[in-house]
Amino acid sequence: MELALSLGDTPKPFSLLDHHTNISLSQSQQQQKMKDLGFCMGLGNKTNIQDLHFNNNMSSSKDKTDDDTCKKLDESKSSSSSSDPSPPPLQLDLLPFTPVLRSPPHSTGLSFPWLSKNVIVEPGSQAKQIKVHDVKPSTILSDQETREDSSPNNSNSQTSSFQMDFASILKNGRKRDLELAKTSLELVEISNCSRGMSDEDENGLTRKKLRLTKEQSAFLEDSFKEHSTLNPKQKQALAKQLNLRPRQVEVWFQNRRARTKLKQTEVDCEYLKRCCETLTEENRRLQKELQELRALKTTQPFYMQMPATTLTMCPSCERVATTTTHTATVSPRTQQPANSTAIDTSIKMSNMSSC
DNA sequence: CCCCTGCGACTGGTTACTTCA
DNA sequence: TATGAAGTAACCAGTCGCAGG
Repeated sequence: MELALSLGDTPKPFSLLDHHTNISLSQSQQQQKMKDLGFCMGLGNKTNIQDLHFNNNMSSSKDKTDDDTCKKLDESKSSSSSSDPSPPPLQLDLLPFTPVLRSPPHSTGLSFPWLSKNVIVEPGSQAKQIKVHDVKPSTILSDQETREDSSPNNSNSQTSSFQMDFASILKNGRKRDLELAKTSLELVEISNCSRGMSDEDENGLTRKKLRLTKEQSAFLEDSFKEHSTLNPKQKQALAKQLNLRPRQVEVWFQNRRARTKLKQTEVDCEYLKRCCETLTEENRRLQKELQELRALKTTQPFYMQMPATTLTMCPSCERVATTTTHTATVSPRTQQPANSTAIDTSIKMSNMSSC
């Protein structure tokens, strides 16, 4: 037993709900005027739901996951028998045709747990009039998460995902969201067999802190060592293998990258700190040496008459030739060398073809 | 009981890419 | 066909808050 979803301005967009056969939304149907957006849910068995096929032309490279889902649905469709003698499914025309969705328990319409508090559809209202309020941030999943939470392990988040999709669809009326909501709806009724259900209690109000098991963490660590980033397929595979939601895998890798970067930053900082200490020590030594030289200058005033030493380096062989000249320059006013150093030592880069 | 740390999860911003008018 | 707006996904930096030591 699963759910089907349709958007459109016709009261019965699901032909299969009348004939148990084919739910095929043509492209023209998808491109209906969204301002008159309606929302229709079909409740039927899986065979019927798998007949639900959406022509999605928005096939960007990043939509492979969704495309895969569509493929799986198509495969299931082809493998399933069209002559399934299942009981007729139930169709719910929610908006704006039949305002059956009401949160108060005493209302005449049907109520859904995921909409009981946050989304109220008022009778006769248009889709735009749906009120979304008191939504805890933790219960609102991003579009991305909605997409990725379409794993079989995510029945709890699927509720939130559907909640988000529902509001999003009604707000934006996008074809993509149509398909996303379809996927979410399809997965809502899958049994809660994973730890993902422990994220929230039965009231759906609190989110328990999830701790990955050692095995999961180790597996993720190994995967991270192989590649620090994941493509959608890898993410899906990892999530399936670890019985986690793809969003959890993605978050884990994001946090892991952040921690790796932080650790690397700490290492770099430590290295730079040591370099700084070394340079400080070197600077201190050179300063001390300079002071000694200056002291030597004051105690030995005739030092400037010492011959200057000229170092000449051969650019080819880098040999340094030392020549002693008597070209030490002394300032006539200060009786000090023109430069601040006591010994005029220069390295001349010259052509020394003779060496 | 309080504090600290680790970490899962979320939010807002940025960027690259795709689609469409 | 070129182009800009809009949408989307992925990523990152920062932060929150829970759980365990």
